[in-house]
Amino acid sequence: MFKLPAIRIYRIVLAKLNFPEWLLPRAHERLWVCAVHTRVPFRFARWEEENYEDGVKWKFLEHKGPYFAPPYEPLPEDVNFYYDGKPMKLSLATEEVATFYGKMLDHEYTTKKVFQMNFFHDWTEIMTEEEKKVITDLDKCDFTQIHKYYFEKNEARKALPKEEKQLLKLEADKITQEYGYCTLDGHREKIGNFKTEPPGLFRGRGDHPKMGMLKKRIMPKDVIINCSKESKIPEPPEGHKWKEVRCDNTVTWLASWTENIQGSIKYIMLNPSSKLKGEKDWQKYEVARRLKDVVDKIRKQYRADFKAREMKTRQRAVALYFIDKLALRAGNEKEEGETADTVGCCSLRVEHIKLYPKLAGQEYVVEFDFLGKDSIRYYNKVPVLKEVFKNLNRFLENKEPGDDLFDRLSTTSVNKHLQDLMDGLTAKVFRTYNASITLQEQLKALTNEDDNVAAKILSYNRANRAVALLCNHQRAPPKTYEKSMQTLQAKIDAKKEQLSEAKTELKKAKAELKEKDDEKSRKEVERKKKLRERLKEQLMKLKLQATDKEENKQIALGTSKLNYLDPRITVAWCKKFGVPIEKIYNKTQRDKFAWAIDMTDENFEF
DNA sequence: AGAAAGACTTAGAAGGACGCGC
DNA sequence: GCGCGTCCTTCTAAGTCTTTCT
Repeated sequence: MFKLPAIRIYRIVLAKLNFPEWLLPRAHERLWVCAVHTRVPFRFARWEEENYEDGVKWKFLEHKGPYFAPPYEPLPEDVNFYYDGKPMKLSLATEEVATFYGKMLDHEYTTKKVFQMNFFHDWTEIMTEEEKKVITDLDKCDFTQIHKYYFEKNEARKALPKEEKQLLKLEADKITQEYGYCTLDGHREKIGNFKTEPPGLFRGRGDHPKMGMLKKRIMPKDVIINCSKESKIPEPPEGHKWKEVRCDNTVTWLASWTENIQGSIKYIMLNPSSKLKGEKDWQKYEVARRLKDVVDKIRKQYRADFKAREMKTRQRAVALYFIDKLALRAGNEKEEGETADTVGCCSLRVEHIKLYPKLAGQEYVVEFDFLGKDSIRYYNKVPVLKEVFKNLNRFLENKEPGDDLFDRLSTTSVNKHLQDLMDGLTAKVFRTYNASITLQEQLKALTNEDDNVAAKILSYNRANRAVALLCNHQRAPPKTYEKSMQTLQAKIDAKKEQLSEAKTELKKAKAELKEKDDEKSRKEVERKKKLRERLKEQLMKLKLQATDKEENKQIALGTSKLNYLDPRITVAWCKKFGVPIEKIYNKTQRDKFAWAIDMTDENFEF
């Protein structure tokens, strides 16, 4: 009697509170018991702690373990490695590592000294004593036959008839069905990366000191399995054993192994479409929205701190100013020589900034030039507040170019401070917050209700682009850019031609109608009018395309869309302006943002 | 308290799938 | 139906932040 209405009420209330659909009570769950006693159903009572008490991420987890990279297939007899001009038969292990290099021969990596040195060093370690004695100089190694062999193999695979390709796909699908899913708390969930990483040569980004090192093959004995005690424990491949099977439900990974280049741990985890990940994502945006409520206060605070007595406080204030205004990353310390030399806010060095009291009509300009994450260059000239400028000048006093700009600062201390200002606040929340709020503001400013869908999408992309610019999300300009732009321009010109032709014909038709005034010429005028309209529309579309393309040349929109922009802003915008969500989010993105698509109405405000 | 390990998010490149215009 | 460009998916490196160890 009481059951259904209670559920209905909770569904409505919780929906208003922006709970995603899959968190809402379902009729069969008999939530009325909890509802009566706790006001909020138990499974949502502590949703901020992932639904379960104290760090527990799941109650039941079952999976098949990772899918291992296929074993090495030796080269055919007639494919040779040459040393010093003579064919040389290699031992199996040595040959395998040689193929890693051979496959990459047309890649820029293999021209780099560091890559070559690291490769040769690690390769030597694999060689037999005899091989070691012979192969002493990489320059005398000839991998071209190996390269050719794999290149042709690849071409042959591409040229396979449709049916055979389909067959291969079917086999791959079967593997995905078997290994690509797990059962988590009664739901079948997709796994993100269910395959172990195959062996090969390490490809670091930027100027990486370890590029070319041998990435070893992952074996079952390297792998830790994580699952429920009462689940069907995955079987290791025949004749092998897992490193360990553990049942830790305070973590979300299904399997892990330690990688040999940096000694860090790699994990097999769920796909972003999963409930577990979706919930976490949603939580992230809720934290950013809480920042929205206190950001004014925090800004006031760090501005006041520009004049603080303690230098550490001043440094923290300036760092926060950068993190907030420029969306810089926190900038953890990195071990020297282990990775490429990149920095974030706290790890900025003197050499990364230049100060200009006046520059091109602006006052107090700071020029930033440094390599950030993935060795992407951050270059920006920004006018800053006078106090910031004066502080920076002081921080630079008596320092060498290689010294830390913020010598009294660490990400830990910045984050500790932020935590005191708001529960759950860390440096990266500013990136999320500023990205999302920018999207919302830009959409408001740029969207024109009377525009057609194509123009609205352009507005969306522009708003998205503003965010990508803020976050410095870059991409290499597509190699085909110039050419495809020319093609597009040619199309536009042709369309213009067509349009003017159509206009002339319409005029003619009109003249004829005036003259004859019969049904046939009336119809002709109508037809020509329609043609003109169609061409106009097409021309406009092409022009939009060109603008979009040009503005997008070096900017990557995907990263912000996927990681920084609260999807509810997008969903609400789509609903408000009648843009189908499929025009903005592809299938993967819709899966990832299912929670947002489900629960957001057009009035959502970030 | 500081360092190291662990867990999880964010990132661009590469390669494959797919769709569009001829 | 074919070739070409674009979009999407996959891959895994490289960050951030938390937890554990010393």
